[in-house]
Amino acid sequence: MKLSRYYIPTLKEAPSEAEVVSHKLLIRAGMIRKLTSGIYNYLPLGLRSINKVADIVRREMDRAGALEVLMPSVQPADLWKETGRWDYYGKELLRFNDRHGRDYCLGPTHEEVITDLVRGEVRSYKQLPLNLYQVQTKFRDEIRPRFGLMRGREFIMKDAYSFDRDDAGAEKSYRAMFEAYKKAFARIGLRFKPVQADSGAIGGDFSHEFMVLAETGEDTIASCTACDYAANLEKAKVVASGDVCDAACPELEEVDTPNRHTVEEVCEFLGIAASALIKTLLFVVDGEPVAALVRGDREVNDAKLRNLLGGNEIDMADEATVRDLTGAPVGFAGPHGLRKGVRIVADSELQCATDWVAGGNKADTHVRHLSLSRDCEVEQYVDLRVITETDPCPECGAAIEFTKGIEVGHVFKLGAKYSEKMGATFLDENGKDQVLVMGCYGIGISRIVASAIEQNYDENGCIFPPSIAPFEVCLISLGGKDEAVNEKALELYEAIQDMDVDICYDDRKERPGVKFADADLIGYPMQLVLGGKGLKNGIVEAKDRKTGERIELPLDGFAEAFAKWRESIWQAWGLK
RNA sequence: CGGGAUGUGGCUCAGUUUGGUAGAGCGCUGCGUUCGGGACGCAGAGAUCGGAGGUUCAAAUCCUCUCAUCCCGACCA
Repeated sequence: MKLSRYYIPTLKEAPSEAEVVSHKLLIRAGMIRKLTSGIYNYLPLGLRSINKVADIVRREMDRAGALEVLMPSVQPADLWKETGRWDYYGKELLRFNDRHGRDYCLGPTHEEVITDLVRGEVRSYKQLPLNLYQVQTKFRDEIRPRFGLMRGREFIMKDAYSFDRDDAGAEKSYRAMFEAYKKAFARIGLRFKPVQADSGAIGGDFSHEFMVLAETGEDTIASCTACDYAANLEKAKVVASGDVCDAACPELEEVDTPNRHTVEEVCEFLGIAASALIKTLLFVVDGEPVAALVRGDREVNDAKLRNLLGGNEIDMADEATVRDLTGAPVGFAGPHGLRKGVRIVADSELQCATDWVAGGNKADTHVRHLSLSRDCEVEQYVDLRVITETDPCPECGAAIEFTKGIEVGHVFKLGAKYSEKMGATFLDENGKDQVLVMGCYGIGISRIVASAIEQNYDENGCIFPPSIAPFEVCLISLGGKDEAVNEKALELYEAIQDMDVDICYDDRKERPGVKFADADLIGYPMQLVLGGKGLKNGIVEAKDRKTGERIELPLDGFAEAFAKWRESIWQAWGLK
């Protein structure tokens, strides 16, 4: 591609609305432009990168035996009503009506559509397993879109859905996808990590997120410094020491804590550490009141609580409910003396000690010398809290560290959640109806381009892995009016194209500085520079964008020298 | 949805406090000089100051309403 005929509107300054590096650079490099909040145009360069990512993903999906389809982005409400998600999904689902007033939505995901498609076609176990995928534009009406392509409302996603006859088959499909994802992300050239994620009601180790490691990531990963355990914060298990304290505890007594609502205020007032206090959080889980107890310096993990109680919806109790349950304003809830019928669950850690301070369920009052076993009716002690960096690895006991990541992929075993509700069944060998066992697997294609930049950039711009760069190589001619140089550059350009390498040739009538700056900004991993001096000395300069290292390639025998250099660049990226 | 902020040429921003009829840098067009890391000179084009209404002799500036965008929070397969 000759850049004199290309469209690359680069900018020296980024629009003020761009916050994160990938957003700024994608705009400055002329790869995207915003149309409206969370919705972007992909310009030629940006689209090239996206297509490269999608192609790699496609190839790995195909290798894993998945078949590409394309489903509509507009979906009828009827399907969503079948699974109950029309009501459950909330405002993130963009709904609208057609001219007849019928309800439709823009697809944020395609479980309903694919299940509908399959239930109409798959009749026999002989047709299984089946894995269908698509690369498609999704729409989720995010409350707060931000960070450019990182969290847009409209985005490009690869989503795959597997159908198996039983759990064993579904597990196999799951593993195949897991492996395909690892290969795809490795081929793209990302530093990533699969981490365990919360799988909700399905349970087991059947949900993994693939995280690109980057400081600007929105998610926190708890990973082991010794073994390969890694999980997101929702999922990360906290292992209890198992100690049960049976030390004697003095009589329970009330203490006045006027106007002290928060853990911090109470601890300061009573002169105790937060770890000596029990924090009592009231939730409403599927309409039922529950008190969750953790140490004052810990956080309750909502996902763990929801999974424990098998609930769907979990909310913090509102002020009126708190008054009703405790007989006190917010800030004085405790496990002792709650209204009857409130279930009490406690974090395992609370068994390791006694003689606690807790809320008194009375205005401006706390209690001390509280013994959970003596004074309260705790239903069970379980892992309820969010892991911290001082907790040990649940697998091997070594130290845990927190890192930031960007979620770019998710594999999830769905089980019969959709197939059952939508009646997607097949006949087994015995002629009996069986429900299909499903899995779903997503990759955020457009988000990957952003995360690749988050992971690789410097003060001059993007640094793309060669696998997904808009162009692998940029050839810059510094010939100006020197036709001998331009002719030679054109010759090199043709030669490289003959090698089937993805190259662009900057033949624009620009000063050298402009071409260099644009090339660095866009982040082609390889730059070739041919100038008058070089031509005279029989060399072309080759620059590695990542390291900044420059070497000279001979014009005589250029093809071989270039091929070798190119290979070394790919290798340095850990690719090919 | 709560809190905060901002809308002035394609981009970054000044001007708003104290009303007097719109400015800079970058970018863009033409000509010339330059040409190995975002050149320089000269000449240009380009803005109903987010929108509507109001106050005033006069509004980018003051008032009311409205729309949009961004940030923080809550929410979230």
